[in-house]
Amino acid sequence: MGREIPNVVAVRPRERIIAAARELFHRHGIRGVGVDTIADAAGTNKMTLYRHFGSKNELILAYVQTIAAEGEAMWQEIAHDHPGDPRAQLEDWLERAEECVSEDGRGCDLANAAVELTEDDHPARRLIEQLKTDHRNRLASLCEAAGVAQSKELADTLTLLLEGARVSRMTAGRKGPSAEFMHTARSIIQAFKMKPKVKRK
Amino acid sequence: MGREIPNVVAVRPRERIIAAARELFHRHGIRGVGVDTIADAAGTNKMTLYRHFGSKNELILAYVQTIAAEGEAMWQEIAHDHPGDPRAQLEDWLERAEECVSEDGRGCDLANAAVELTEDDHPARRLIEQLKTDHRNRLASLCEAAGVAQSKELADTLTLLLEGARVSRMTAGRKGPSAEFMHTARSIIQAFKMKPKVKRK
DNA sequence: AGGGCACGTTACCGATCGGTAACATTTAGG
DNA sequence: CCTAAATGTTACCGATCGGTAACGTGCCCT
Repeated sequence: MGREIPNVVAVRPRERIIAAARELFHRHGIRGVGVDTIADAAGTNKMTLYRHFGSKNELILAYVQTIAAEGEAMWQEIAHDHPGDPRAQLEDWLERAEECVSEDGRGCDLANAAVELTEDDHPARRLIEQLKTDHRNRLASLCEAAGVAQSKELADTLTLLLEGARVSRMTAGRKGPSAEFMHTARSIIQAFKMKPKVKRK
Repeated sequence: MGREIPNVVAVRPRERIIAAARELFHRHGIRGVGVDTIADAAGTNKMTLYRHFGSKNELILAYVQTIAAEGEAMWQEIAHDHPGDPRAQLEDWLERAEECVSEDGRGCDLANAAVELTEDDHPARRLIEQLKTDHRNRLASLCEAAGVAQSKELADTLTLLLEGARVSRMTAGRKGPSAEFMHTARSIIQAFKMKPKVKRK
């Protein structure tokens, strides 16, 4: 009696550590959390942490990779939930974006990591750059598939709006400019759909 | 010969410390720089630093206040350089915004500070929120004076674009979505001027 | 000339940081 | 059941952190 549930769905320390790091890094920042705190929150100890991740930097990298995997999963879901319907996919993306903006006001974990990881040769920084570029390209592809002529321009505009809304939500609060994100984004998408072929200077 | 220039334009330690902190916080982040490093960079010592600022938090607050003062000076310059010409003032703001976006890719110091100061009762955080709100209101006033009907909406959109461009410049690089900031902002301003009175549902 | 006052110097404090060694304990698998 | 791998425990390391005490030194003002 009282025995631990066996190993069937055992969550290994590695995953608990990453989950704990995810939570703590998000709330207190990367440099604001020590490895001891992470190990404690993960229900394990520092030694085990260092057996899975050789250094804090490696853990940070794994943290960013985890976020990347979730982003990848998001795109898969979007494609799977609206097969062959890029306009519905774009709408889905928009709603998820709005959720990102209004959730907890701590901003984008990737952007925040870039703020804190000031050594520009940090491996996590390069990964972040690639992830942000990937997101941009995917969004542009989606816009193009949705029949927008200036798909790249629209994707960049939406990217700036989303990125700005998340940081503005953090700095200016819930009632700041980020409150207008959804409405603004929709208006701009509409504007791009209106003029499908305008030649730029 | 070789004597120090007397006291006429002497830069007191306090100002040198703030200047050093500004530089170092910007480059390496607030939590990435210790008070010893700041004192050294300011050509003084830790004891003098603590005689002027009771704690690192107070120095951080002074750092944010310095940024605030520069922002205030910027608005004064804009008004002074184009008296009674709000459209030229808006154009001036735009050019300065573009400069912010493309300068060094370390993003906005205020936003970065908000990322690192995770204690939500930190005095600097409240100041940052007020500064961002002030900027929003000033930009809205400018838009209104420039004859834009939906001045608040335009100001919020421009705010999101600028904030997003600065963070995107940091995460996605110079050739990322932030490269389109200027063009996008101009297009949107134009769009708002076109339809001066559209009633929203 | 002299007396404050701002500043510099040195040394120190406890706390916490990232990281490691040695050893005990649990768990999984044949 | 027995072995081997994974995990837990404790203690420790040097470095750095924010912050302070005590004491010297230089400078400006009256």
